[in-house]
Amino acid sequence: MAVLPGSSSSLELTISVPGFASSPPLLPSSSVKELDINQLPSEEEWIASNMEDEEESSINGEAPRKKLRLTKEQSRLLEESFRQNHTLNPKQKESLAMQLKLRARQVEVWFQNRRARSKLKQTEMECEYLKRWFGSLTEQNRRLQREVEELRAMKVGPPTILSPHTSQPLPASTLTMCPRCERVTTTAATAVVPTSTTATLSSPKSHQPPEASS
DNA sequence: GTCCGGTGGCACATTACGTCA
DNA sequence: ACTGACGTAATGTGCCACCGG
Repeated sequence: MAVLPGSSSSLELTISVPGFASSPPLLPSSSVKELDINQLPSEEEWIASNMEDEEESSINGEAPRKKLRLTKEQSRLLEESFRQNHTLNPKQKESLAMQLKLRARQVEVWFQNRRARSKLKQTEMECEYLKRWFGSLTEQNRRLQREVEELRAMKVGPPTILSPHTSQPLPASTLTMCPRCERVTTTAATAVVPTSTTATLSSPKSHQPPEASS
């Protein structure tokens, strides 16, 4: 399956112990700076608030956790950069941060989260793809089972099939069942080599999994 | 060459904030 | 005004690779 990346086929289990990870203390909502996405702070304010955060955290170690929304332009540039490369080297990170007027750490975090979102989306797509494939195989299996039943029934009293060309009875080994149209057909290869018992089901394409939607 | 501690980067899980229906 | 769902920025933790002593 070329569609599926190798890494995604392995499952990793992680056990997290509740209460093990230290979490910051809950803060009263009044301590949170209100930010309206429609009234985004100016770039200067943005930077100032970021630096403010850094200072606060360095002073008492318990900085209020503020969440800043990225502007559309910042998001656009980050997305553009992500399309080119899913990881950044320190120089790229620094220059991108400078360009976006963000801290390098914020750019780094954005890329980490973006990679995680990307992977999640990919996993969901693969899940859908496998579901559809499973459905397709189930259906194919059902039809083949039915075909086997029909062939077994035919074996009890096989009707003589005459060649449409010569009107002569055809050997059983030259007959195959086309699962697509469910019609008995002759197979050229087996007709030439009567000893062959190869069963030609249909074109290989009908056995391929469904195309993964993008 | 090997060991060891420090450091940086990443994946992953989780938390918490902002927005919207 | 309130609330729950959702998206996502931010944080915490563990793992790994690399480097210098």
